[in-house]
Amino acid sequence: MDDFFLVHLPVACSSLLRKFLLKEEDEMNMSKSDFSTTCLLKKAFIVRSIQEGIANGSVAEEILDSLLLIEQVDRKQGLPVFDSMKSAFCAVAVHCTLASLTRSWPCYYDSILRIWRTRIRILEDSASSELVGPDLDKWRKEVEAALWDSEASQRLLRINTRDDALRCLRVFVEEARSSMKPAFLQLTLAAAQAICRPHRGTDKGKGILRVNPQRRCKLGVPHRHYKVPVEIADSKEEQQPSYSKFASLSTSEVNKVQEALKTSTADLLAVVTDPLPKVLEVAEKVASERAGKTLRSEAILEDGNKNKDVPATSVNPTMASAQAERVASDTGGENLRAEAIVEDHSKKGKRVPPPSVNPTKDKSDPPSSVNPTTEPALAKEGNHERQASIHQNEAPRPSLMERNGTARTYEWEDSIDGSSQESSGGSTRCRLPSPKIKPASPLKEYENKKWVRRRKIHRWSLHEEEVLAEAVRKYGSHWAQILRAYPLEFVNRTAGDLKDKWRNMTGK
DNA sequence: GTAGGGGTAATT
DNA sequence: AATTACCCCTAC
Repeated sequence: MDDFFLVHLPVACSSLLRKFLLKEEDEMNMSKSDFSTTCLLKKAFIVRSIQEGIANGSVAEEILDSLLLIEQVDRKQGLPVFDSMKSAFCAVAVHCTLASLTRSWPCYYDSILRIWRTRIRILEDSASSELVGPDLDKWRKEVEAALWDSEASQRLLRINTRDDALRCLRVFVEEARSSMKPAFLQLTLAAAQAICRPHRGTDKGKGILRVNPQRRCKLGVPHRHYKVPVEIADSKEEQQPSYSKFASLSTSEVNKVQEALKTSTADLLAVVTDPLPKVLEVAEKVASERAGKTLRSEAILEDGNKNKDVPATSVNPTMASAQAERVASDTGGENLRAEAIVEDHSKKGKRVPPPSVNPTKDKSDPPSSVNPTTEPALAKEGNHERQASIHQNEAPRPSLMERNGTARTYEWEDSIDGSSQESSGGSTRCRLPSPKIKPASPLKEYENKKWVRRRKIHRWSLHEEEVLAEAVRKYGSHWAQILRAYPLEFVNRTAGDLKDKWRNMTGK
């Protein structure tokens, strides 16, 4: 693919641009998923602009801003700063400064003032950028010296800083594009599928393999790795985007997109290994084992009836498969993890304390193990599950006034990658004919939501405590701000955690 | 968003 | 049993 972004950017943006533009000013409030997509697109735009800018061999000072912007976007997602970006930043700063040296001394002085004594100095003082480092410091001495030392200025003039800058920028652009490529392919694929897929009325996407690159953060699979899980579409989400509006696209447009999609898919397949077959096999095995146990023991069946948070998996291999598929989708190829997760579901089920269910209701309601009613509840709960990724601890409750039964919960594995979490809304993934759907009673829904998962306790390390103390010194008790400033240190911590910890540390 | 009171469960 | 971490809730 000669120009990857040129082909894919418009396609990928078509369904997301509106959201992107609308939420730009409010990105701290947008959902994690929208946020990661927005970041990806922003970065793509900026990288693309740099690429175009240097295409004719010019190195504009604005590139410094572009690089800072990219770093800012990356930082928000906890992504590391590429060395190539640091080199490019330094090279551009040097070139832009020395380019003015050829014009006039005042011009050169002005450049130093503007680039080094203002822009870079602010970055250094605020320690807000990793783009400033020893290299820049070394060059600062050089360019400052050249202000008053003609010999030094002559020496600098002999250096071909333009070529250096262009080379560094090209390396960075290439690296940035490579790092974004997998995620971008997913995004393009999702957008292209949305465009290509005909509107299907009541068939709410069942069985359609859909990619949602916006899930990355929510799932806790760090966006930084750009390993985007393939996700099974759920009916709820399927209702949201009105794909019918694309139905009027002309055949040529559709063909064009399909061509792009074909190429994208080929690239994608080279990057992603489909974990589904393996996981399905494991899920099938687990489900059949459990089904066997269930048939042998009526007591277990009753237990399954009580554990409405873990419905049906004991005797319904279809649902176990569906869950496994969701897990497989979320893990983005980590088969082994997926196996563990499938098994973990059975553990969770056993740990759930039985809710106080009205016995009379038990009689009237079929056992949950065979009652599909509970599955939507599970899906709903899945939507609300606290993800193991950073700052994902807000689970809506039925009422603000209602206390959540936090502690009496079953624990969830909070691996940082969050892959143990089910994706939201996998409820429509059952492939076997679904049993008759019976609407859940409000009472049942209430009970399901009552049991909110609690994160696994993760003890604070000394390093974390030190960083927290330092952060409080620097920012005060602005926990959200601290969290944003130290995304790498406070992995899997919430602002509330920071507050509580600080409260503990200070003995308040 | 934050402070602070307080509850629960896990860990030491 | 004490401590720690997580969580809920309310007020501001």
